[in-house]
Amino acid sequence: MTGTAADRSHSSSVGDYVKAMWELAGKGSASTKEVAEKLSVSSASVTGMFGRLQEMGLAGYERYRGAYLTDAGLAEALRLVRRHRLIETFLMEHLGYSWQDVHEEAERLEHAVSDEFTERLADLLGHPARDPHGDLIPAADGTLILESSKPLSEAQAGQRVRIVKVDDDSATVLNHLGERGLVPGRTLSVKEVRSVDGVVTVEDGDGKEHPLGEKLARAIFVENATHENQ
Amino acid sequence: MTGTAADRSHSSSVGDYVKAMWELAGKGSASTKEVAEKLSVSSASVTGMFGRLQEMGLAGYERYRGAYLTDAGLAEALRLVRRHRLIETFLMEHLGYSWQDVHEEAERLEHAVSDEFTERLADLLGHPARDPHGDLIPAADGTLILESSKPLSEAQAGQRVRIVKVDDDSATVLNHLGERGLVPGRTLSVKEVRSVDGVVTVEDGDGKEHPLGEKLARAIFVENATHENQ
DNA sequence: GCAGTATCTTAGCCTTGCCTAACAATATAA
DNA sequence: TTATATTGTTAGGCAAGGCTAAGATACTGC
Repeated sequence: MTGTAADRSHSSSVGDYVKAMWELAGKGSASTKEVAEKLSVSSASVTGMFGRLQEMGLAGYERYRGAYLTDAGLAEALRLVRRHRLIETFLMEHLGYSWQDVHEEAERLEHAVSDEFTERLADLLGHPARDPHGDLIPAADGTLILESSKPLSEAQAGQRVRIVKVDDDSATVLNHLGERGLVPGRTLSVKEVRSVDGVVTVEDGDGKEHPLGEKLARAIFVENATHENQ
Repeated sequence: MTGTAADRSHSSSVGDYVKAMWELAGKGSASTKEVAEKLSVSSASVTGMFGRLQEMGLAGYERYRGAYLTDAGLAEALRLVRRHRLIETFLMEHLGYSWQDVHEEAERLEHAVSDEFTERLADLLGHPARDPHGDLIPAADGTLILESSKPLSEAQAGQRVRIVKVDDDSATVLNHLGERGLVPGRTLSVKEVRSVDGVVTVEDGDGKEHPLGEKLARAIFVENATHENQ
């Protein structure tokens, strides 16, 4: 691999690792095991890569103590996240991909596209603030505004909320929610938040009620729907 | 690399080689050196890959004698060419890439996209027959319609054409053309097509002009040579 | 504070691709 | 037809990334 430019100087593996670290811990430190599970590789491989990331200046690492992203690593991660989310948006809006299928394709593409491609795509899409899952898209300069939403599991009965994002990679979960119209942008009334088992019951705009188990309630992120600031 | 599906079971290197072989020789055989130059790798690397391609059933190979694509290899090459040309079309038509910048980006992307992506892209683009360079886009089933060649007598002044075949049995004619380098593969500029007597004047790559009578002009079959390849 | 479990690291090996250097075969030209 | 060039192949390495197995460290519960 030749490393075409400053543009794409890291291998796709390196990118996978920094992105995984960011998704797991942001600027905090990520453990070997967490990263290994997220990427479906062995712990030994992660240890090896942590060392390499440190040499490259993308991460700090101390044996038996996990690794954290440096500023350079963080920038690299956000660059990939931006690509990923813009690509997902494109796949859904222009190629008719479904909500669930988008992730895998974007995962491969994000390692192949250049910064130029990314920015032209952003133009084409009209510089969206969020991807189809409701996740914020980092800016081209590597900044990411803070998320003001909270998981549905922390909502109060009686609130009106709007789904902002769905934070889960599993196709099953996305499917289930997609079929019921529980997608970003939808406004809901919280009917009940049951502390005994964590089930949250919401009512959608059509008057239909959906009881959601704790797992789902924690995957759905909402914000107050008092005023609509999309 | 896990090899997600039957979809993308070969590595991107393997793809590069079969595509290079196809571009160099179609179904014919390609030499180690040609491929090495085309891909900017050492001859030793090509020898190694030729062996591997054979094991994979994508190519036939005999030491010191070059390699040729099997049907499977040809199909793989055409699949990549289809991807490449569709992606180039997309880059120019939707992302505003310029003619020159399109190739490099497509070269990387063609290894990252799935068949599903490719076909959805074809839909989006309206199933174009040719890419922006004028190259024919192979069909999804791996077939490539033959470039329709026509006699030089039917060319237009100003066209750049490539000789495809010379359709005449007479040794005199073949000799005459051969001596002047007017053989299959040669690229020409059509300077004048004179309707009064059917004389066609062409200029070869060395700037030399050749006036050809109607008889010769009808024996030489050409195709459009819109640009580089072959 | 120590045993037992959970997590991490090291060691050693594999595959893919690439490289250079040295040797072998083929082609060309005198 | 033999000498020389050109082309191809083998041998031996390297780096990235991955794996398993075995040993080291850290954490937890008593």
